[in-house]
Amino acid sequence: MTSVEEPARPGGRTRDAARTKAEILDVATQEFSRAGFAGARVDEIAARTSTTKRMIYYYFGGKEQLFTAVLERAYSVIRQAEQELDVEHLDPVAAIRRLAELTFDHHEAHPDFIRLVSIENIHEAEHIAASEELGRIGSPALDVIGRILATGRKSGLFTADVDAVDLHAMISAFCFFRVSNRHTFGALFGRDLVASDQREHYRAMLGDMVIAYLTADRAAD
Amino acid sequence: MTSVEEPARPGGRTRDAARTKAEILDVATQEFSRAGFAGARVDEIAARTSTTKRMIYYYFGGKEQLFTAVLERAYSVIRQAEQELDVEHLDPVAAIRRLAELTFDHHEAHPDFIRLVSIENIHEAEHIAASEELGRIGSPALDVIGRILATGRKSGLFTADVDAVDLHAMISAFCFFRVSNRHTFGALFGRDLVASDQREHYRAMLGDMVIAYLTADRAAD
DNA sequence: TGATTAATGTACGAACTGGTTCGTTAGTCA
DNA sequence: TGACTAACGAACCAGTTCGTACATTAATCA
Repeated sequence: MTSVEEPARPGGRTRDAARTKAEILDVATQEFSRAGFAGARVDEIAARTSTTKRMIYYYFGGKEQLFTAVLERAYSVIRQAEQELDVEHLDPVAAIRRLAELTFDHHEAHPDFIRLVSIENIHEAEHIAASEELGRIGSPALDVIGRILATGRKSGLFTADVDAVDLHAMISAFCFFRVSNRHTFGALFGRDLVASDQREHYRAMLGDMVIAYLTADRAAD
Repeated sequence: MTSVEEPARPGGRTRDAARTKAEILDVATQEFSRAGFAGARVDEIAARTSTTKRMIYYYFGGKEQLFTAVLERAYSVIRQAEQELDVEHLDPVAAIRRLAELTFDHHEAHPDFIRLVSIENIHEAEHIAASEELGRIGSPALDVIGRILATGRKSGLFTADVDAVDLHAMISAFCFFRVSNRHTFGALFGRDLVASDQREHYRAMLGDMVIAYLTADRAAD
């Protein structure tokens, strides 16, 4: 994840603000996600960086703002993935399934992100509230979901009365829980939800669940 | 939540080990769930108790063991609720829905429990692993789910190929996420998943989702 | 090329925090 | 009723942790 190259200059590193900031963010992401906000150690972050603690305060101001910056970058990654999604040429059922799988894949590939979000929820999202950037950008996925939903409903395929936000919550819940609660669930019920040989099983389960919900015959209700 | 009465004796409280322990657990539950494990302050717990920090170490040994005791008690509450569940006289569809609603109601009513479990996952379930008690007791809900599932499948009502653990995961994911991610979800998407006027909406959505999944026509797959 | 400033490193300290030491007292039971 | 012990309280301590004051050097540009 170290996103920078060092030209190995004799007599020490060259000065590069962007590189230093990125390196601090990389290490801070690991440390915060490892130990939570209060459990994370600023000294530990500095030690695992090729720079010093002084730079953390120079660039970010403090532990709190550093955590906010870490969150901002983590969210930008998934927003990016959502933006690159191209499913609106598919039929509604395939499109929703594909979109759900994107969330599934992203959450599985980024357990650090999941942990950061869990931590942020313990702190009642106070850093998100304090972040201009995170308040501004919405979720590209929501727009996509909204359009697919409209198409599916118009054709009579989708019967469920949900909006994009609720459907996004349903998909996220499944994908998030699988990663976030992996450890307690495993310890209590003896099943590893993130075991690689079960990956396709749960990925299919998610799609089946969402599609079944959207297309269910509600005549009997 | 303070589960004890004080007889208001002149000249100070009477001695009562059970009451003191329970009071410490009550306050510790709040403090841990408020701030996480590392963020929780032993001094703060002691201060909000009618006893002293000395007693925490006297009865529990340390911060780590105190957290384990808090977790044990929190889990015992939901296990109790599951044990009292009586749904096997219902038809499979109604039984599953009722069981899902039990989880829904419990999680909503116990946000502290949700936070504790989130915290425990940050710490990779190390306290559960260290707890004899939590390892021993399974989940009464799993047995119930297993029997309902068998009945439903035999009658041809349920078509989905899931076992009790996976279905439990699906239900838990929805109920847990709604409470655990309430703050980030609200901050980012502007919707309060735990708003009281939306309660019935999400409660129905959960049941619809699970039943649709279990009874979906899979001929087209 | 000399001045200016962004970027960086070292050392330190004040406040906090988990845990302990030492001493006291209420209840109990022979 | 007197000895014994479980229950309790106050003060303290050693290690830690966030943050900063002070000093320095590499890049830039007039």
